[in-house]
Amino acid sequence: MGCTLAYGTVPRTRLSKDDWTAMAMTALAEGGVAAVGIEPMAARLGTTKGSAYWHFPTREALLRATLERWEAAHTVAVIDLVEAERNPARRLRRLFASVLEPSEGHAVELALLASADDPLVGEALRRVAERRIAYLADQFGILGHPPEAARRRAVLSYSAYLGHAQLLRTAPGALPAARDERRSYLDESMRMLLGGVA
Amino acid sequence: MGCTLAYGTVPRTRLSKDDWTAMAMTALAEGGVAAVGIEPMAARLGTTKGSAYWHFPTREALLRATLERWEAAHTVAVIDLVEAERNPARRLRRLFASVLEPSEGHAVELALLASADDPLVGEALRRVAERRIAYLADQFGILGHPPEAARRRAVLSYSAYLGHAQLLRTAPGALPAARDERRSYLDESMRMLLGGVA
DNA sequence: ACCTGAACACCGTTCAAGT
DNA sequence: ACCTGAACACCGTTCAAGT
Repeated sequence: MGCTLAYGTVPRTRLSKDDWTAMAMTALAEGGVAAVGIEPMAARLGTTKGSAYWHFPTREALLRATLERWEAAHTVAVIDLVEAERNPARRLRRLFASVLEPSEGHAVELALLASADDPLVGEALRRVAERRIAYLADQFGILGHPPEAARRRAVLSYSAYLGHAQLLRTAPGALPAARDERRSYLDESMRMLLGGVA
Repeated sequence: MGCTLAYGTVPRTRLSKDDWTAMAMTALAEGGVAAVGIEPMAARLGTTKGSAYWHFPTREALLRATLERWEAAHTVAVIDLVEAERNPARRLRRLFASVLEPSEGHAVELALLASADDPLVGEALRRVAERRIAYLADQFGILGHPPEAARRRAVLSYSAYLGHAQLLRTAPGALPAARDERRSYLDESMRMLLGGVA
């Protein structure tokens, strides 16, 4: 039951699948998909690579399980954030605002967007994109737009979100920095994307 | 001067820096940053890894030179595309339209956006983002928007572009597929981003 | 000046052997 | 049931030696 080890590694007797996906989630948030390495993670867990290969057939399977875990937790988190607000326009504003003020909870998502060239990550991103665009289209529909127009606004809005996330990583200097600039930016973006309502 | 080799490798006596960056550009377009591997590229060039390490101190230096080459060529290509059109609104439409109809020339850029977590790629993307946002802000200024509003529209427009590129890779099914749907989407996006002009 | 060939390090993967 | 330890493959990097 846990002898003391050097270098702050976690002393454990036996590990579970969940211990490995939790470790992988941490690595993901810290350094993206490239940081999900079996050997480095085994070292941090105070075990050997064989442990990972007991629980998962390949590194890819471990990554897949980790992405599923993120997707499930994340879906719940967004619903919690948004569904509490009954007014549809304010619901959209809350969504958009949460994008402009990136929190702890966005760390893994930003890392995943950065690693979108990984096939498994790409699949996970596709699934959440489709869910979210459908949700946005619903909201625009509720606001009075006919279905096709609502869908177009949803796609444009989600594109803006994805691009914003990208700029946040690669060119934060290009984004509004001061709090009131961000508010103006949010206001103007909302006006452009919601504008011309029926 | 060039003996015939098996497996379609390019028979060469000696290689230059440019031969290596050209090879790397091809690899980039095909498989992103991960595909820029010294050993596989050496095999395709019919040489050994030592050749690369003669011309470049590290793989990173080769990648950096390749990105600089892309950046230079790419800047020229965009200017060629756009500056021929004198009318500023049509100039913007031409830009936006070129995004919706992805061509051969976009392959490397899409691959780079997919590999944005690489530090070198991130830097290159930051430089082009800042140039392009400044250019877009100029255009919105010419169309009559005051500077701060022009800047906000430029940031939102560029975000939409980046996000669109991301969807193109990870969720093409979510984007308008038919030609007339794309036209409607372009029209509506233009109206939203250009709308409310002074 | 440019390349070969052998070496080493790092990490994914396998597997026989341990507890 | 879960892990160790040694092995192998792949590729980045180095470098002494070749032309």
